Order: sequence, then C-alpha cells, then structure tokens
Amino acid sequence: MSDIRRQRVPRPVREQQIIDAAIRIFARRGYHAASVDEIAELAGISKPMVYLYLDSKEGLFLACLRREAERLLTAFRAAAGPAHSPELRLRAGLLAFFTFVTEHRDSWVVLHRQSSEPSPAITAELARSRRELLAEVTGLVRADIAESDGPACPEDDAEFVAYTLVGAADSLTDWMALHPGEPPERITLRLMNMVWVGMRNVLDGEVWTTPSGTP
Amino acid sequence: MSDIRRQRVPRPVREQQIIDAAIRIFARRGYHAASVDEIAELAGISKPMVYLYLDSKEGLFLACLRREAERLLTAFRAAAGPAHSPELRLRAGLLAFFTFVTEHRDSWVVLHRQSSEPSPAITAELARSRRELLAEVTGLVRADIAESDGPACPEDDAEFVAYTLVGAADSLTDWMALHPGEPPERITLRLMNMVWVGMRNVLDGEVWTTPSGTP
DNA sequence: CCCCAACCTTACTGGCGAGTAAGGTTACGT
DNA sequence: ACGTAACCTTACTCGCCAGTAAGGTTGGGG
Repeated sequence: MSDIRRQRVPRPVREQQIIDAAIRIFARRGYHAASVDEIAELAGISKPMVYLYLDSKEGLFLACLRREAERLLTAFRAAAGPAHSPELRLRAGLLAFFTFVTEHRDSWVVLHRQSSEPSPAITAELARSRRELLAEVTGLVRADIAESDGPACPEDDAEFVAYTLVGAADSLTDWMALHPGEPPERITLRLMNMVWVGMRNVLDGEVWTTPSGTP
Repeated sequence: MSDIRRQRVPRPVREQQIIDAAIRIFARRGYHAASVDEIAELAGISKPMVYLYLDSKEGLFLACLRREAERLLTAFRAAAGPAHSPELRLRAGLLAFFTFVTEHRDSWVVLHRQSSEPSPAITAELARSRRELLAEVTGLVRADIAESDGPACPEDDAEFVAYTLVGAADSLTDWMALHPGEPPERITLRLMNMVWVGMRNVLDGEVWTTPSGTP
C-alpha cells in the first residue's frame, strides 16, 4: 500500500540509532529484562542487524556504556577545565553533571544504576567509568587541598569527599525528577552551599565536637 | 549412604531461611537474573516449597523487601529517637544506617539498588520503603530548622538536604567496601563534619557568592 | 496402632528470548 | 546495463526458567 518502506541507512548512522534505542530500553527495563527484539523494534530495524553490527547483547550494552561514559566525562572535563580556582572548577563540573543528567537521564541510569553483574566484561567497563568519574572529582578536591593548606593532605580523605559528592549528586538526580521546574544552576548552587564549607573541615582532619544544644 | 536427610522444619522458620537465601541471590544477580532454583538450593530446599510458602517469584521478592525495609527503619528510629538535639539524632541515625549496611550489605543492595521495574507491585513497595527512609531523614532536618530558626522554613529545602544525605550515605557504602578497616563511627563523624555546617546555609536560603580566590 | 496433616520431593510443561541460517533487495561503481 | 557489496528480512533452533502435577515421608494426636 503506502510505500513507506524502511529507509536504507549507512552503517555508522544505524549503529548510533541502535545504541540510542538500546539506552532507552536498558534504562527502562535493566540489562536482563531488556530484550534485543524490543531494542531492534525501537531502532526501526530487525534483530539480526543488531547482531551484525554489535555482535551480541553484551557487545551492545558495552557500546552503550562506552559511548555515554565518554560523553559524560567529556562534558565534565570541558566544564571544569577552564575555570580558575578549584572551587569554581568543582562548581562548573557539578553544573555540567546536572545538565547532562537532565538531558540524558537514561544514560545516567545505564551508567550508574546497575547493581547486578551480568558478565565480567560489563562489570569491568562499569567499574572503569565510575572510577574515572570519581577520579576526576577526587582530583578537584585534591587540587583544593594543595592550593589552600599545603602539606599533610590526608590520604583517602579526598576520596571520601569525592564519594560523598558523587553520591549526593546521584541522589539529587531523583530529587530533580520530583521537581521538574528546578534548573541545574539552582541545584548546583544549593549543593555547593551545603558542602563547600564542610569539605574543608573533613580535609583539615576531623574536628567534630558533640555540639550546640546538649541540654 | 550417609543418612543426613534434610531436616524437617516448621513453616515460619523455613520461610525466614528462604528469605535469607533470596536476599543473597537477589543482591548478587538482580531480580531478573536470579533463578528460583538457585534460591531454593541455597535455602536447602526444593523449588515447590518456595511457591507453596511465598506464592511466586514476585511474592518472594516482596517478602524480602518488606522484611528488610522494616529492619532498617526500625534500627534507624530506635537509634535516632532517644537522642536529645536534632543534631545528635541525625548523628545516631546515620550511625545506625552505616552499622546496618556493614552488617547487611545484601539487604541494602536489594532495597536501594534496583533501577528496573520488574512489576507494578514491586515498584510500589520499593518506592514506599525509600519514601519512608527519606521521610525519616527529612523529619530530622525539619526538626532542626524548627528548633533553631523558627519561621520561614523553605518548603522543599529540607527534602533537598535529605536527598543529599541519603545519596551521600549510599555512596559511602561503596567507599566502605574499599576500606574494610573503617568503623561506622568514623564514617559517621566525617560525614557529619562535612555536612552539618552547610546544611544550615541551605536551610537559611542560599547565600553563595562566587568565592575566595578569583584572580 | 494408625491416620491425617504438615512437610517435602521428583519430574514434568510452556513460553520467552538470545542467537542464526538462508536468502531478498537496493545503490553505486564501471 | 549489470554485478557486487552493503543493507536488511523472515523464519527458524535451542536452552533456560517460572510455575505445576502428582505423589512420597514422618510425627503426633486419638
């Protein structure tokens, strides 16, 4: 009848379309529950194409992981690189992160919310991308120590702070979903506000005293 | 040969054994990849028993969810309840949380690291348990506002802080796995240190100025 | 002693989904 | 024009796993 046959498309383009579709489905269903048929259908293609271009379900997932990890890290570095003080770099990095997640929610889910271990290769790639993001943040925190205090930076305290920041940011991702109006700028602002002062406390060694109002 | 026949055991006990096993497997493999056979085997029992006692795979998962959510919340409330100031209550709550996660890592994974949506009932239960934990933390934060400032507490700022805290704590769970020596007390201390001062900033309304060293 | 209820098993079915075999169609270079 | 390589499909196989049917064992109350 209506001769809308499926458009023929060159391989690199098709690959990206498949990966786009895969990210949506993997994010919705999780790795195991996602079916290659469904991904193929969303990509407007039939299943064997997926296997021809990406080898296997695992290969497809790895391709998603690699592409999105690259994107996020690039965005983060591009934002945090040029700023002048460590504080401003961290701010810019966080803003880039929240912007990225706002625009690519599914990517973040695929990258960071996968508890199970589908296969060694996937576990490794997942670990790698997380490590790289953490390393980036840890670097910023370290830079801050170096600049302000000088010596005696406590070994893993920078890492501790980085974990706290990344975890907070991840969780705030959910908060954003509940408050669609909030712009990434405001969230960044509040988080910086909340965390910047305290970071110094931790990095200078703990000084917590049982506090204010003990009746 | 050796006549170690499987012990006969009353129903309520067996149910708990099955749930224990299920939590381990669900945490390791995720909901979909976990097989009921494997759970049954780990529980020292055959598959039909699982269906007899827990109805279905979904029912089994729900039972895990309910039992562990209950445990965690109870531990949290028991710790946070008796302390005197909001600050001490929060500290005690966090300590209880880190202690719980140290002792029941799998439970936390099952409760909080499930991105996919296996079924409406599971999604609902998962959402419920998270909401309750968040509500508990939000309550502590609110109480703090009320005590110190008085009026004009910003609507969702308490919620914002709660999300930050829970996310940070969750992420620090991974950090703990990397540093097996660290006792929950030290982690709690550092987190309080890092976050307590800044919380006030956020709750009093944002006051962030582009900072210190702008060359 | 003997029976019934609670406990437990082996041995199936049925469907879903990863991966594949075999071949059809269009663009493009010559 | 026409062949060939790139693009794409229909129609399977095969294994895994949720869920079930049918029946075996044991202890404790009459």
